[in-house]
Amino acid sequence: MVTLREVAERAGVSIKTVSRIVNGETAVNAKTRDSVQAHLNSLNYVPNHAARLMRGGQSSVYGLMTDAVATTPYSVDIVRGAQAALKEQNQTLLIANSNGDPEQESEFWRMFQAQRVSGVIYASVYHRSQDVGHPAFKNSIILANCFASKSDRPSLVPDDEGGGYAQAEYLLKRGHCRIGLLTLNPQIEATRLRGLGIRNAFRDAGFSFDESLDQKGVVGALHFEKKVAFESAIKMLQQKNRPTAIICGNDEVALQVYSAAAHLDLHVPQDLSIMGFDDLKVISENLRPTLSTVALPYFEIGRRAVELMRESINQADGWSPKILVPCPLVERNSCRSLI
Amino acid sequence: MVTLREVAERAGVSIKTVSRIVNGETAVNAKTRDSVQAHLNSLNYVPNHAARLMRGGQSSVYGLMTDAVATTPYSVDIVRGAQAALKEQNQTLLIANSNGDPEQESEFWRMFQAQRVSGVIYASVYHRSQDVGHPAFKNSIILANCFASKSDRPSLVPDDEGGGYAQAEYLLKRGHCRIGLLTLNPQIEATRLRGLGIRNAFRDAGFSFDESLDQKGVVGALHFEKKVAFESAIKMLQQKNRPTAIICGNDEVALQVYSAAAHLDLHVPQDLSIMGFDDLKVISENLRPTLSTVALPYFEIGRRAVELMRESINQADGWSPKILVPCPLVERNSCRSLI
DNA sequence: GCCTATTTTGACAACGTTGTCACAAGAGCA
DNA sequence: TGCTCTTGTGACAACGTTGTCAAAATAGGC
Repeated sequence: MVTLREVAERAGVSIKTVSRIVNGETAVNAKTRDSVQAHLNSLNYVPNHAARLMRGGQSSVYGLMTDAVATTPYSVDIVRGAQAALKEQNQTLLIANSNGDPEQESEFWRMFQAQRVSGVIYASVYHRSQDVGHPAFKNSIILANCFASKSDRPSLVPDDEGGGYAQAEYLLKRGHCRIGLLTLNPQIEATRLRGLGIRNAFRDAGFSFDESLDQKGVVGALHFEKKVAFESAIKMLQQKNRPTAIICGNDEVALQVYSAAAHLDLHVPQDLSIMGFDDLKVISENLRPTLSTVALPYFEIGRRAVELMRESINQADGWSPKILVPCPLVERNSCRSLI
Repeated sequence: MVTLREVAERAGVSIKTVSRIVNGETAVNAKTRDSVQAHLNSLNYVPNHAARLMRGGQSSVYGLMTDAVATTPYSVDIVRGAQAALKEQNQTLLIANSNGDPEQESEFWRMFQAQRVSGVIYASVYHRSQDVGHPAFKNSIILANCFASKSDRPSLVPDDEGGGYAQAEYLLKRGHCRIGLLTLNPQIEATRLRGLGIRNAFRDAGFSFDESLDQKGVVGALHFEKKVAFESAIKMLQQKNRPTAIICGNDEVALQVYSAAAHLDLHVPQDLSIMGFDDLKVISENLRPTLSTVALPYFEIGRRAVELMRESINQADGWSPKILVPCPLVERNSCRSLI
């Protein structure tokens, strides 16, 4: 690898002068600059980041620690958003996947320390209370898609309650009032919040929600769930007074509901309207009719996590906003209007 | 951050002695070792990777350059596989997403140089001929999921021909002989290879393939494709002599075929068998009936890319195996036996 | 031409680490 | 006791960079 010294020798100037030019400092004679720049180009000099870092600079590398997010189709967008924001300033992301294993996680914290990353985004699949962090990064962690009960670091979470509200409001406005629910794991905070939003929408519209239509889309403990949305949907749709629409905990559940409808020779949306959550495009854009759903703003969360990180690194403790990022409804073709 | 010097001062020994202990060198008195180790632990010393790197060591960071792979649900498994292999030796992955933009790509090569990464995995969404690389990493690139026409670096690609063969063989063995095809973009190498495999399976089984059943699942140029699998499937299934099974270019296409079947009140698998490709689990495991498909071995490709990289870094030129990674068939419930 | 002010340049140290080499302490032997 | 041979330890340099400070070169004013 070419070093400043080599360039300096070729150009017949001192190392420091070359350094000045590389860093765009002003106090350099124009003639010197041009000559040195030519040598820099011809030798294809690239600064050694390790040396800069050692000299005391800030590392241009950030860490992304996650239990599974980075490798889940749901949420690669967090990575994409973060990378988009970092790229502008030529910074990079070191991605660590703990798979939820605490031992691995602490190994990765060590790795981040060894690399002297400037900050860490901690992203979790579930929007759940999470006790998280590492003393060495006390003031440079941002939580994405999760929040911590004890820590007081800033966090970014999807507005699940608003998303749930939007799901129900959309259907209610189109004349549906008998609406089924197929929910996710009740241990997930998101499940509670969306349910709340849905019920608020019913209340605001002047309808009452039939609690017997609140059914499980999955059963079992977190990380060991069994999907039962197909069976639940079949049961729900075989009732004499079946719902005209089903709100799903996510797009995977919605996919199972499509399958259940097909099984019963019901057509979407003529016989049944379906509303998803997540906007997992491989599902929502490929289903026919395409799936109306509420998007998880993961890209936005990733992007803003980086911004927040830049702002808040080395901020004093005691400052911990929990920022709700809105979940926009994406209208497609799976919901019919009854009016 | 704690440095060797600080530890040395507290322990009352020289920096070098502490260094020896950190690196597990043998020529240290047991008593000294214990005392120093205690200080290391209490101060929570973590080696500064930048300093080690500068001193001349190998970087423990590898690069993953990709056009879109790392952020596509299809292929996050490449990342997972690579990380799994790297983790064993406490190495990390710097992930760069060029989105196919050559300018960005060259920026990222620069970034990799600046970080002095030890090697680069270049992964591409499409298994296509690809002219790729960077002079600075001439001898430390591995191609994953793509191969280069001019370069002579090792590459890992899925065995698409074998996968296509497996798709057709499975159905033929179950008595299907009138089988439809909904293919991906013909510009993709994988499309050609799978088609070849499928036709070989027909030949080996003593059947002839009806070329009129080879239809497009997508139309339009690479990266600007329009999905037409639903419409193609409808047309195909409305023929008087409709196929008993459809082989799909990927699981997204399969999803559209399920939708087409539902639209026509055909039931899977009683009226129609469907075979996917990719094993995109959000689709294949959530459809009902679950989707029989051929898995893309992305995790394995990622894992082996790292292994290959370790072996082949600084290998002389002129050595460029193109390794086929098998695509195993995953049997689920979307195909019925006619015999 | 001389003096001062400004611009341009370079010598040197430091960042945290490890390789080289040499010195110190202790063991073994005559 | 004096000698060599281990074993354990530390001083120093070097890696590539940039901040500090001073020196050198140039310009400006008389």
